[in-house]
Amino acid sequence: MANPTHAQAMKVGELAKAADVSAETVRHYTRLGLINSHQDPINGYHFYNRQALKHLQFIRQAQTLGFSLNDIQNIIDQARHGDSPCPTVRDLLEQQVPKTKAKIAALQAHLAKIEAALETWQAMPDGTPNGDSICCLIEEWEDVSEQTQSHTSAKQPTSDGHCCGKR
Amino acid sequence: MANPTHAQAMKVGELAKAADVSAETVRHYTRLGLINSHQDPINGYHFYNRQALKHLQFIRQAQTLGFSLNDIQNIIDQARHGDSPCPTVRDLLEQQVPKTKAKIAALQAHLAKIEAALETWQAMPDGTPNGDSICCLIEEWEDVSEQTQSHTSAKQPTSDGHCCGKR
DNA sequence: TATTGACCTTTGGGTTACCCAAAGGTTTAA
DNA sequence: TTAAACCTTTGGGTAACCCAAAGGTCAATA
Repeated sequence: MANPTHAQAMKVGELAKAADVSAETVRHYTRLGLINSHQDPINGYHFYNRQALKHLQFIRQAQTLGFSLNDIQNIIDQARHGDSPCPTVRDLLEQQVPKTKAKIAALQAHLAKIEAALETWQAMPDGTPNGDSICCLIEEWEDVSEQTQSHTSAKQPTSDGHCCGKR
Repeated sequence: MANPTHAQAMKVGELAKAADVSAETVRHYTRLGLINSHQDPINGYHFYNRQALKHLQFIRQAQTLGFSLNDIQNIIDQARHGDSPCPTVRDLLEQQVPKTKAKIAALQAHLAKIEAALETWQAMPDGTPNGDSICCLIEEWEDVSEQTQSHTSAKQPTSDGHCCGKR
């Protein structure tokens, strides 16, 4: 066997299990330099210590807060230079607020559209596609996204009324 | 010049402009077989007709409803076989509802976490990273996601109170 | 007519955060 | 000893495009 001098040396699989991520994920982070490993010169195995586990957990936590690996990279680099990454963290978090709100608003508008559509179409017979029209459900949609309104509406299908209905 | 026999033959750029998408997007859809083009055998130029424009608009509409290009591919294929894609469209839309709701809930929980964190940390001094800790802001986070609660809370930073604060 | 600029083509690489398969070496327990 | 369970690297795939390069084509102008 090789010589992992440190008591808490873990192999990829062990570290992965300890942090509840896949071994591939650990390798990915290692490749990106987000976590450090000591590589055995004989068999090429990577060994990770307790600090690596901490870093890995840090990464996962940061991800749940919406940080990208790139963000996290910057944060870790700052910490490695001995600087406090906290101001950066705070900045990035603040930037998340409007972004997240916008995403929520977009999804809510989206959901309203979908629900309105399903309701409108519920009682209508199916249409047969011709060369031009694939599904009037979609084609005759009125797109009102990008507006922060609580209600959006779908156009009624064509008055000859042949479109997506119950099966 | 080549011979686009059809009156409404458009080149990529023209089609792209007509549908307000990039020429690259048009090429992408063409490669995927989502829209048809007639290719001039002499100069290799692609030409699109009015139907292609309709399809392109259809695709964009469908995308705003949350359909993937794969979904759209299936819908278009059904229509090409002369079948009504409407039941499929309705099914897919119905599947979107719970998914979208889940996304919204997740983002709302996320936002609550962020806002709670920013509030908690506002008055605290920055911490300096040591070997283990990068930023206690993140490390000492209590992850309560996946719970559909309206309020989530962040752990207080360590009692010796050195962490991310105002700049 | 020659040239210029705006257009077109294909190929191939980049984005994000991984997952997966292949081909092969290592370790460990029976 | 042998087989299972691990490890390695390389390279390709995901979604929906964007971008650059290298080169051909077209339309208008000088």
